[in-house]
Amino acid sequence: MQPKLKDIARELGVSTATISNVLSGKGRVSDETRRLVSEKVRELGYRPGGAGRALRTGRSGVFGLVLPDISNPLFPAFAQAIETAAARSGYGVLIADSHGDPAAQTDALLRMIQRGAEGIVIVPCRGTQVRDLPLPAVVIDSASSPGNSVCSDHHAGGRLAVTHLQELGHRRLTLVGQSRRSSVQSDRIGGMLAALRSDVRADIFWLEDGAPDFAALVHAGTTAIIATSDLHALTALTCLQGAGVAVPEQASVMGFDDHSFSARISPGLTTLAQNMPEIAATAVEHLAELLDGAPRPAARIVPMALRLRGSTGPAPTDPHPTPYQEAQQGDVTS
Amino acid sequence: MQPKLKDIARELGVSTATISNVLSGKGRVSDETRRLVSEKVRELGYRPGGAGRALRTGRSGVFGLVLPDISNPLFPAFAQAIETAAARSGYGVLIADSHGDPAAQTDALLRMIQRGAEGIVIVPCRGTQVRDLPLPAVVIDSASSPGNSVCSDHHAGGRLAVTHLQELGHRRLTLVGQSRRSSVQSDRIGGMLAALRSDVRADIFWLEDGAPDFAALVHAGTTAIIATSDLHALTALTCLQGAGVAVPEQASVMGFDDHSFSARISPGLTTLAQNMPEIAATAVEHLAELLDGAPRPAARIVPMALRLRGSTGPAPTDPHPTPYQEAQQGDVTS
DNA sequence: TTACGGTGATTAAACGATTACTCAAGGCGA
DNA sequence: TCGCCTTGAGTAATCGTTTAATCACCGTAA
Repeated sequence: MQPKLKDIARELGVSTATISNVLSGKGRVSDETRRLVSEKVRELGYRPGGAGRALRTGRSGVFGLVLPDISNPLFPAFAQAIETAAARSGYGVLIADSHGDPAAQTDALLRMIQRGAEGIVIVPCRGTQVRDLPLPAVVIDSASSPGNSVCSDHHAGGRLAVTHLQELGHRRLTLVGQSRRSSVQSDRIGGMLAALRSDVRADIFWLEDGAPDFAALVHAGTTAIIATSDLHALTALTCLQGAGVAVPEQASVMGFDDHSFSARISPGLTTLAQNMPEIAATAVEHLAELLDGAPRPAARIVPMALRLRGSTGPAPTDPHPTPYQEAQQGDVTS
Repeated sequence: MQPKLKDIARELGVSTATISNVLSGKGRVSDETRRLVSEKVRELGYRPGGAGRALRTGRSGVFGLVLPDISNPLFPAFAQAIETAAARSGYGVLIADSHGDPAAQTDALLRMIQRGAEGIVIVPCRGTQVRDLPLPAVVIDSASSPGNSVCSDHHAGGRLAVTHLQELGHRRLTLVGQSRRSSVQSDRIGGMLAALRSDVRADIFWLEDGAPDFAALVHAGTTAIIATSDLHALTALTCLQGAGVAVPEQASVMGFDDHSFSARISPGLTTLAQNMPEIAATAVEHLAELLDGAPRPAARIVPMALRLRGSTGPAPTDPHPTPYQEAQQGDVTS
């Protein structure tokens, strides 16, 4: 069994209050006693038990991490970053999965409160707003969603993506999103459109409406595909490769988030990475401030970084433009 | 602020003991009082606070989940399954990442103990053995590693993979692993070799020794590649596609673990999936038993399931065997 | 000699829930 | 009528830690 304050006190013939004082640096204790106590604490490997402390101080040293879908492939990096940042600040992390269900999300929050979580870091379900929480909370969503505390600059990421392709000479882009309701994806697409030069055309596809035939799109004139997620970029990439379309020679492909596989495929996937350590550190930092009674810190927007890999390259100099393509291009530039 | 036992007691003019008795169903309480209390509890939305309960009963209702690498792409499904199973049993889950470092693993364990975790589910660092833990623990590793409590039948998974390809007519396989030190990967490779028919040849590559040129392997006669992870299978698949090798027409590719992307690529990746919900449920169940003082339950081996997708198909009937290939095949069948 | 201030450490209360023990009241049989 | 058992509920201790309040002691100045 773990040693208690009482055990140390008994062995040293002092009171538990003195031990506590030494450990916390408060109160008045002689140097000699301080030394003796420290030594004994080390010797027995004493660590204050969380239950007693939490009960007395109301601080459990734990916060909750509520996610809409742990199985999202982006989550590992995120959870790891949060856990690391939390551990650095001396906090433990309690996880919960809301399965994208607002009711489950609420339930998870209640359970965390019951477990004594001091605060929570929450990535809200798509479409739900988090507010009036009975607990200090840090919300990680997108810059455009109200209540957001920290997030990547998805809009700038979108701009970076389009700019990158435009500089490579691409003039016909296909943008692929999953769901219109996702504010993150909307921000990214919005950024892409904002960076679009007037002589560049972009078509948008939402996968919730059905999957496009990527090879056909390329044959119809698209030279680059940007997906709002590496997962969908990967789908596009493998579809193209399977159909005999060379990447990046005939078409470039880009994604978002730099998933674990993105660097491991051939060609490597050019993507816009979120700075997870930075976001997590900021989230934990903000939470710590809130717990110390500070006012809600201003929302923080963390830049995204372009990870240049092999899936993007110069736009092909089409040797045989079809009449169809010419007509389309005429539409745009007119 | 959340209501306390005292608040309810005061409002009803009874003692806190009675409330507690009603909530726990113990002790003697009249039906009338029971009704009144239940009603008030619902009305105020009272939930017993974890700190006080943990202190008194020694049970926090929380256990730890210690992983060697949260960012492993297999983790999301696993964490989700554990969290779901735990929530079903009324437990919370505290996570920690050992970053593959045995020292950090030990440290994480100490922190969990300090936080009051009742037990832990641990996926040990590669090469480390977990034992003599000061806490009830469930170890998820591989069947061949001592101390293991639950795991997938990696060996049978390997056998299934090879059998599948053999039935499709493949006679030259390439097996790809990452690290010899991983007992999971060793088990899988071991299973593959065990299922090998005498007229089938298999070459093993370990990626820790360097990455092979998959296209060259196919040109040299290999008709199927089995990787011990979907991540490496994906690398192989995209390399082949990029080099103009048609999958599965010219070569089949298989992986393990059914990662999130495996169903989203083209062709879909045939893979052997772990039954994460089952493993997680068993782990949590075993842990619950241990916490109830039961003796350590027998280790449980959960079957793996073949997920048939487009990346595997009949072995190509090579119309133009090169002399080199004939020589190689001669070697094998002789 | 007395009063006082500083030092070092103890005492005891508090946090919230659980639970063994006690207690009062009423019913019932002897 | 007395004693005993049952019922329903309250009392108080306990878990481990923190912390405000208190106390004993000693040196020093009045």
